Amino acid sequence: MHPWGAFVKNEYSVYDLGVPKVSDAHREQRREQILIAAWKCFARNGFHSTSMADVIAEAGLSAGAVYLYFKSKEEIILAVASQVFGGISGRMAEWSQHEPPPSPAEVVGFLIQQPVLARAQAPGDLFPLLLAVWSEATRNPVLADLADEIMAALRQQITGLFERWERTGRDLRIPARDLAPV
Amino acid sequence: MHPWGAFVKNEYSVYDLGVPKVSDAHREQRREQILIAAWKCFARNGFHSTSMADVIAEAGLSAGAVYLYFKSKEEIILAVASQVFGGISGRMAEWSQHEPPPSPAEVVGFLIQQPVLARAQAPGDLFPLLLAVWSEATRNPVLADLADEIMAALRQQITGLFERWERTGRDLRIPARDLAPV
DNA sequence: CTTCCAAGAAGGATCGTTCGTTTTCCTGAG
DNA sequence: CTCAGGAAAACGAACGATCCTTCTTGGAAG
Repeated sequence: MHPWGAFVKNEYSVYDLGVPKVSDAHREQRREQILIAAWKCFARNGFHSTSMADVIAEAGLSAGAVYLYFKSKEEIILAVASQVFGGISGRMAEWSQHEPPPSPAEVVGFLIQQPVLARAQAPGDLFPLLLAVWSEATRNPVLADLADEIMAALRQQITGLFERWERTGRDLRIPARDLAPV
Repeated sequence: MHPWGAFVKNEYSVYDLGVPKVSDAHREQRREQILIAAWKCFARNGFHSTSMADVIAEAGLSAGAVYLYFKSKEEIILAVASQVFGGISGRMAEWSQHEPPPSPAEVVGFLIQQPVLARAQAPGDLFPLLLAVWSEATRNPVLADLADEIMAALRQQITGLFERWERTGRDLRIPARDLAPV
């Protein structure tokens, strides 16, 4: 469900004293609310140029409230980065199971046009954030491991697609010109 | 020579009063010294996680001295980023004029293995910095323009290579498997 | 009444930058 | 060649701003 790991279950029972005031669902919703705000801020200004004050304002909460759900800015960054990587992986996984399999040229076109060689000035919602995460991954060991997993999964899905294409008996070569579109 | 533009020439004559104490060459050298230090710091920690104190210490100078040669951190970032882009462009331009022309597979392999799909944990000197610059380019208009120029030049050089390869009468198709190396 | 979420002011640290001072070194006179 | 004169280079302490985080207080919900 959530890429950043299983949510810590509330250990209280409704029959105990000291019942928490809000449900787990509410807590989850608050986390989501904060992450969405952080997502927007990070996409706009990158990780280290957005202040906690920015995130807090975007979320429409207070500092104290935000720090009830995340114990540091670092934790929010990791959560958002994991979501970004998870999103990429999920989208690719979904797309890689289409029937009939897309041609190798389509696969490569998807890869280089969507995230990599797109113009810096015409980013989708994901592109600036993906770059930020990727850049951060060169410094943060946790993110580096995540990035490696994603890369491995991507490679596997791509080769899987190629194999399925090959089984249809068609050409497994890509016209070079498709790789440098005007 | 220097990607960030022509160095402002010393307007004093040796016959005037107020002759500067150091030569233009010395000034140039100092700028270079600061930029090298900044390069190292930025490659290590990214733009916004390296403080001016880091750069100043790495350069072995004082704050006042550094601010004699660059008027802000932003200016240093732009200078380094321009150097990075210039380096990429230069390397590709050089490589694209090899004789005989490299095969399309080689070209693509160079592109995806060198900067793009390399493992985040095994970066060359340039990779983390390239990511940082690229990420910054999604926010900084000056860098965005620079990035677009670089991209356009790259595309042109790639298509040029493909055309030269085609003129040798050989196959202009790339085996798909080359694009997802194990 | 008890419990804890939410708020927001405040703390301590660090940031980029400036500025008054010292040092360096070229110049021109003796 | 020597030496004062002076301007630029270099220094580094200090400044205001901003950063992330904590902590006290208020109030809603069971």
